[in-house]
Amino acid sequence: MPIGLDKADMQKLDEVVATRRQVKQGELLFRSGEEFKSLFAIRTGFFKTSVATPDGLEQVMGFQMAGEIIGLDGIVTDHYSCNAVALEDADVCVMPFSNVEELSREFPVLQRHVHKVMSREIVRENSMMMMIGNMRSEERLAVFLLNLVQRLYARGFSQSEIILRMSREDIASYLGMKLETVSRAFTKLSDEGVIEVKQRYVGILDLQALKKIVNPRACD
Amino acid sequence: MPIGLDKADMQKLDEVVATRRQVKQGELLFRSGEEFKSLFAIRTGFFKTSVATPDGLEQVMGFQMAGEIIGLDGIVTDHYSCNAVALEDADVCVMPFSNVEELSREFPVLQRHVHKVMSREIVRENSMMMMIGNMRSEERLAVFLLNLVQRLYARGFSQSEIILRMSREDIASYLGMKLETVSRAFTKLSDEGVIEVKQRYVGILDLQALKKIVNPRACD
DNA sequence: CGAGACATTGAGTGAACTCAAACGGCGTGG
DNA sequence: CCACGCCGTTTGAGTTCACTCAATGTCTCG
Repeated sequence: MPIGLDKADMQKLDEVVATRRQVKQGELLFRSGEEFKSLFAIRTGFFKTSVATPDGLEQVMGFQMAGEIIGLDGIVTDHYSCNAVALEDADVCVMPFSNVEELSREFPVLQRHVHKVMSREIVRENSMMMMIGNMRSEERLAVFLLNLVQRLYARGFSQSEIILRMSREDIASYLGMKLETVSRAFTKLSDEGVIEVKQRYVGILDLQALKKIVNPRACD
Repeated sequence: MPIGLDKADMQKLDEVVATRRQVKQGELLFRSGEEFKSLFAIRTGFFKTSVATPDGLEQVMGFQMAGEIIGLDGIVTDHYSCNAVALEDADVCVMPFSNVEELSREFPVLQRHVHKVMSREIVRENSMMMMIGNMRSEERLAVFLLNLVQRLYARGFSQSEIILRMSREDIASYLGMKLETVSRAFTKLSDEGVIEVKQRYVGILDLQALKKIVNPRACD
């Protein structure tokens, strides 16, 4: 969280995140339509957010891990617009939004932080739209894996190994494709020697090659 | 903008939006990478926001009209992440973000408003992702037209007629398809008697039918 | 009136979809 | 401890929708 505050201030901020909540795997943190009261900061665990499509299917909006904030979608209508389900046992900080707003007024650094978190989500979704609109199935999967491994790496996990917490169907929904297509894309990347797949384990064998799939020229 | 403030307060708020800026058709309001200083509230005119894809193409992120706010994407990195170009002569309020934040601290109602605007953008993009991921070309076009006509109607324009300010290519990019496919989708809807198309003029002939295309069951 | 940009239409291809079957791990109960 | 059944995943075959490439049509503006 934001830094550069003295001890007394820090204590005040701690009050915002005083409450904790445990969510067991498979349980909902909040559901679509439920009244919005709080944002949640994930301490541990892994979440999936999704909405029901008009025709009764599920559309996955995102996957969230430790350090990320969920519930931002609820602000605009005072009701959450999506479901948040724990894909593994999780522990979250409950941050009543009224507290967040109140303290934001008092601490510009917190205010700025909140704004950045929301802006980041907007930009993230921008790039998702770009990806789904323009990329082919393997490219999407490559982007997905790169993003995941990068976020995990930033949290101290391996740079080259992933244990997926979500099903192929979840991935498919998230990436705008069908589960069979996801499976085929995994197989293809595996056949090419870029990754190694065994069920939900994914090993990155050739990071450069994976990046090259996403952006053929300028493979930084 | 937010209401429920006395006269003196209103004056203070007016200071935020004191500066105006004219943008001629085809001109950029801001460009990707440029330093972020302000949000912009559109007074009149019509904008398109877009980013360049790695392979040099343009991905349209959205279309904005009077009363809407652009520039939110710039907060997170202090640099705009997209280009904003005027599709018709426009007039915007320049709102220096530092002023917005400062006054947000003073006026909770403004603070709440800012948060809602950002949250709305997040939810909007959620539904865009859902649409691009799940719908077929005609459905996407139907959603696009319904959304556009609804926003225009809310601003006092016709409920059944649209003059498109963007090209087929822009629409295609926005909806995650190719311009030829957009054209064919227009033709198809036209052949079905649902809409009437003459270049950039679109007349809605059968609103119910259009809604039904988006959501076959429960055509409210 | 002509040039250029934008839009439509056509034909053929290809990527992702649907439907269907086989496979594999994992947990449960015999 | 092994057999069974279930669920998630993989693989296969055939189809469809949107894409590419190309030509034609139409509007706008100098």
